[in-house]
Amino acid sequence: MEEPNCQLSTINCQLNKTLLVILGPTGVGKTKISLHLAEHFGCPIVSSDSRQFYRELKIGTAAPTEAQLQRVKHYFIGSHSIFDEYNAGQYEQDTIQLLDELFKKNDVVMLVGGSMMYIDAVCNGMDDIPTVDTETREFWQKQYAENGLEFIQNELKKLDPKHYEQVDIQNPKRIMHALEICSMTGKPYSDLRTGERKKRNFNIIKIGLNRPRPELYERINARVDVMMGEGLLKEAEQFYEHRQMNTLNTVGYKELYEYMDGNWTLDFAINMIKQDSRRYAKRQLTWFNRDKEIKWFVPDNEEEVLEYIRNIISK
RNA sequence: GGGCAGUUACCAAAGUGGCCAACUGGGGCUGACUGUAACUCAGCUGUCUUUCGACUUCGGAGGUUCGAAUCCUUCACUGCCCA
Repeated sequence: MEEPNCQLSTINCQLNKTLLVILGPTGVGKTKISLHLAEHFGCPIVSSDSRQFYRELKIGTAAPTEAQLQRVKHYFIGSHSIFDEYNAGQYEQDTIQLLDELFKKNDVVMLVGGSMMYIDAVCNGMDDIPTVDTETREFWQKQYAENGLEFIQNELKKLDPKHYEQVDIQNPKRIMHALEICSMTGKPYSDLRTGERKKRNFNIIKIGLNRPRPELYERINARVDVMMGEGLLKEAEQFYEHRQMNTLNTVGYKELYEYMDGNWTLDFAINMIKQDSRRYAKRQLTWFNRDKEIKWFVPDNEEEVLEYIRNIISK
């Protein structure tokens, strides 16, 4: 009755393999519990944190420390430079390939992080859409900057009326991306969007971590102060001249650049980091709440989490 | 003690007789989001109601008026200035 997850290739069938996804909002305490779980299962950790990829952004992304990295084998922590081009599509490919390797030796592999779309990319896959080249990106950016939102809305209406009906028409980034794909492929973006969910050849257990909102916010606020104490300002300063780069359009950095540019006081910038982190946490929760496969826990109840996982795996 | 200014929703701040449940900003809440995603975007934010609508608000009390956040009296508190 159960449809095998891996009908494409029986050789690669890995039904006894499990990807343990640990997700939750920033600052909830994913790192701590995941290290314990990884040690318990003797499995490696694959990060799904789209900013901990960058080796230059250690403090501000609360990346695992050297000591923590010693304890458990991690992948995708500091694996890239902020000067690299990277995106969720590439991450999907890289991670699936990596998981294939890891599952040869491990029955359980953990995916830990809070980057919603990146987690989705691994669990459900993404459509086959080309990576946008620089010229195309700049072209549409220029169109938007010079002619405004209404103009690109109309362009989309012409090039992809179907998508025009579907996208958030107020959101310039979404419109521009659709236009980029239209002009790169010569086809409507909506033609490439299948909405299909890929079947993976491993089981997926999704563990969501959350706390009462006030507690979560307190932890976030406190962590920002810790980061400042650890030298976040200095870390950000090093890349001041590259502050326009997308990879530095990141909570914890962009606010400090406002300070360095003389627009904000340092205290104000620090408060904004806290606030932007809180907002990010909320957005993460909104996204995760849609996913009914997630089983939620309070991170302090490690035993409960462990028991839940054991129960599923032993079946 | 005297003079002046002020007290509006979680905060800041408009409104100075009817168009006011009250501009706006912040915060908060809710949501959208398949490649720049820690991005970007949207809605709500006095109470009750799904909507229509009903009800209670603009420091307290009293008054003027058909009608008050807006005018008057008084009390309380805050700020600045003079003592």
